[in-house]
Amino acid sequence: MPKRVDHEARRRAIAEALWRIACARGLDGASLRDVAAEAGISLGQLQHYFSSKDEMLVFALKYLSGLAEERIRARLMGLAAPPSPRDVLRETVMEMLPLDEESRTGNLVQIAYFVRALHDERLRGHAKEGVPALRAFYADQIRAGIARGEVETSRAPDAEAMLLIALTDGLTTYLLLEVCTPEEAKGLLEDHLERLFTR
Amino acid sequence: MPKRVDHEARRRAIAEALWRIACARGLDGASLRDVAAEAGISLGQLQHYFSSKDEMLVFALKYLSGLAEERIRARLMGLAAPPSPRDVLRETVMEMLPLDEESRTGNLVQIAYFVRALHDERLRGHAKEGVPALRAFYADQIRAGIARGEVETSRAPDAEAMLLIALTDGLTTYLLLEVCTPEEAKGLLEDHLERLFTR
DNA sequence: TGTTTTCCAAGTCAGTTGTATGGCAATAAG
DNA sequence: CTTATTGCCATACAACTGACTTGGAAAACA
Repeated sequence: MPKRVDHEARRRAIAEALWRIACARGLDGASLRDVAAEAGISLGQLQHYFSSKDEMLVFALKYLSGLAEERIRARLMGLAAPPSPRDVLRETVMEMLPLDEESRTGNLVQIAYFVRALHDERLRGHAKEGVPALRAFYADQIRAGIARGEVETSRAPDAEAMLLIALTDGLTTYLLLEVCTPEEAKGLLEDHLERLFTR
Repeated sequence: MPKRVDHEARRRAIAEALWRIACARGLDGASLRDVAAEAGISLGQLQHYFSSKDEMLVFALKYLSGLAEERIRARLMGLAAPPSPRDVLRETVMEMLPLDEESRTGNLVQIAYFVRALHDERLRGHAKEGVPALRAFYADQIRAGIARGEVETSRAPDAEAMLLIALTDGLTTYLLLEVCTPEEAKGLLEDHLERLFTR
């Protein structure tokens, strides 16, 4: 055998090149040749690591959501030992917003995938698989808030969780469109949580 | 001259064919030939009415948002003579959600345009031009609610308007992905307005 | 009846797309 | 040393794209 190559590392590098292209020109504007050029490799080499474009797209999506999840996990680790549900929710939500360049790229790519998923049966599964888990996570935090007497018992955890997800998503949209400012978005979410946690 | 043709009607028919294609396969999957075939005309005929693909895309977008605006206006006309701000907000928001097939198509196409606008300087202008107006409209309704003593004075009209827009948008996303049901979305918005209008 | 303007069909063109192929270089195993 | 395997590349290919050109049919006006 020739020199041994770290296949996964190569695939990740290619996926990151795909993100950059998708971020600048959209997913449909990312041809295999473009991605290869962005990654600094030849088309043949790219095809050596991904036997089809679809395989590359799916890999890049799972890699992306994995990274996002990891970022959130790391941020939550930075909180005080037993973090309050409110802090957990705030930090999670803030991490999902496109407030820095890396997160902006991630969100742009995520949205590109979302739109493709609307017309692509296979991608749809991958695209929405994380939502129920996130919703359950939020609902658990709200339930904990109720148990601690920080949230009114009249609030339905599952409904409030969906509300929070939708709100984050909508604000993400308008942040990307530059219709609203980062400070504004943060303030709106902060106020929303403030009202949820009556303390 | 030959048979006189209603140019605008032809252009609208072509735009509607474009919507159907974009709804099923995405905007990038809509080639001129596909659109022509869907409209039941030849490629040459289509090019007679739109000198470039870009012109067709822009026309179809403005036609779409015009129709949506008209639908909302018509729905508001059906309310009692002096409608309460709360009713105005509820009916407007409900009309924007993808709850019937027509609205679902409209929202799918709208999102396809939105994503393209993220990477297309020219389209961006068209895509976000309606947001400030909608926001101002919502804010006015909330201000009216405050004046009538139906909304607490502690609520900031402009912030609440942005919140409502973002929430509607997020729920639209998850409705289209079939992560949440129409009943659930309606309930969430209803409850949100219920909390805003303390009466 | 001719003329002119509008409408539209078919074909062509250069460019791009995803995929497939043949072959070369490097290296570990025999 | 031989050989098989892996990494990689250049090229080719068929399909498709948007734009353009040509020419002719149809109908209103002279």
